[in-house]
Amino acid sequence: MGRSPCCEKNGLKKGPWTAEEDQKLIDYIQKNGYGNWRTLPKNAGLQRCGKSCRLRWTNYLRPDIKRGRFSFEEEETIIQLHSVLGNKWSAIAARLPGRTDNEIKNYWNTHIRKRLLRMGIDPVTHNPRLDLLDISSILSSSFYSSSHSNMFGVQPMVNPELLRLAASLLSSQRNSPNPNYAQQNGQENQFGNPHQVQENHLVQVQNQDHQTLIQEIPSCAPLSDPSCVPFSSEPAQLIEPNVDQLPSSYSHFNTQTCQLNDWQNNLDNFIAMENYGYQSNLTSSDYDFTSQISNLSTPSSSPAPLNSNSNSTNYINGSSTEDEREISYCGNLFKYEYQDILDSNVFM
DNA sequence: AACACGGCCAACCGCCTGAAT
DNA sequence: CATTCAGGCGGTTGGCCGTGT
Repeated sequence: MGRSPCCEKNGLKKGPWTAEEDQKLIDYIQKNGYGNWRTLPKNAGLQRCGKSCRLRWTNYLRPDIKRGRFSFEEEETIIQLHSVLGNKWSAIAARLPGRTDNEIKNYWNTHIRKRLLRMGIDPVTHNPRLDLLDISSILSSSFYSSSHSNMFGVQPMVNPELLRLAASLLSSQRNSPNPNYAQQNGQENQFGNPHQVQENHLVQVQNQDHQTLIQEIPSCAPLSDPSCVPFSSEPAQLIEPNVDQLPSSYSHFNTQTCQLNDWQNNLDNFIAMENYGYQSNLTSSDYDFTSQISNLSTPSSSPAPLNSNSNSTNYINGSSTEDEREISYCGNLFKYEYQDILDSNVFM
């Protein structure tokens, strides 16, 4: 009746693998392939249980594993996938070649989760933490502006559609496609088909205490409205666009400047811009470079006088990140360029 | 130098599902 | 059909290491 036990429970080694054990496992799999983990340890001369061997191989020894730091793109992909799939680490890993579910899970718990919390986002539901939100401040805030014409002074980083979208914030909680959120609220995903999830806006607001809050708001605008094209939180390959509703042309560059002392405060704004669908020249390293910015902020490194009519030649390019990305600044102003790529991003 | 503390991550634990018997 | 186990998965743990005091 039933199968025989895969291995003896006693006498098997546990704990960290030695280099010798690793080599035995590698040699055996290279020669015989993997599978049948039940008999593999014995055949390979390992005093390990098959399960331990499988984990060691899949999480560490596999030749196609990509080691090292997660790229910004990978990080964004993880966040987007998690917003749709929840803690389905294996499903997320399947869309990130070379990364294991264990590695992604660890990275989420040690990096991304904390970052989202700092941004005021609930890492489980991917919705703003309403306990931090003062929505009335959105409507009264001078932070809002519909124009980029004022090139100097602190610019609003909020999409002009924010006010209208913010009105739907409360309903967005009920309509969240996040399975975690639906589960928490005892609801089914109203979209049924997992490939047809609702698209969300991630927008950033400031409250009266100048606290930065990020909000996820479901799109309420038709795609035919070029001023409000939704940014998808779904991986691009899952989107099935309605070509007939594609905006014809909607791509341009914008330039953003801010006062030097507000750079750090505005960094989160830039992150929010990216989340909203803007492509920036920031990389993952930029999120941790406040100390480098501080160095640039010293008088010796910002010698140029402020010139409100400066063109690019009047700006000093500060190599402010480890990967040689440059951010322009002039006097006490930083210039930040971002490209609106909504037309190519939504239906990629 | 010594210690405490926290971050990180490899590995384990326990549960679930489907297949084998 | 019942039982048993392999494989897969997500959650958790424990030890290593870097940093601060």
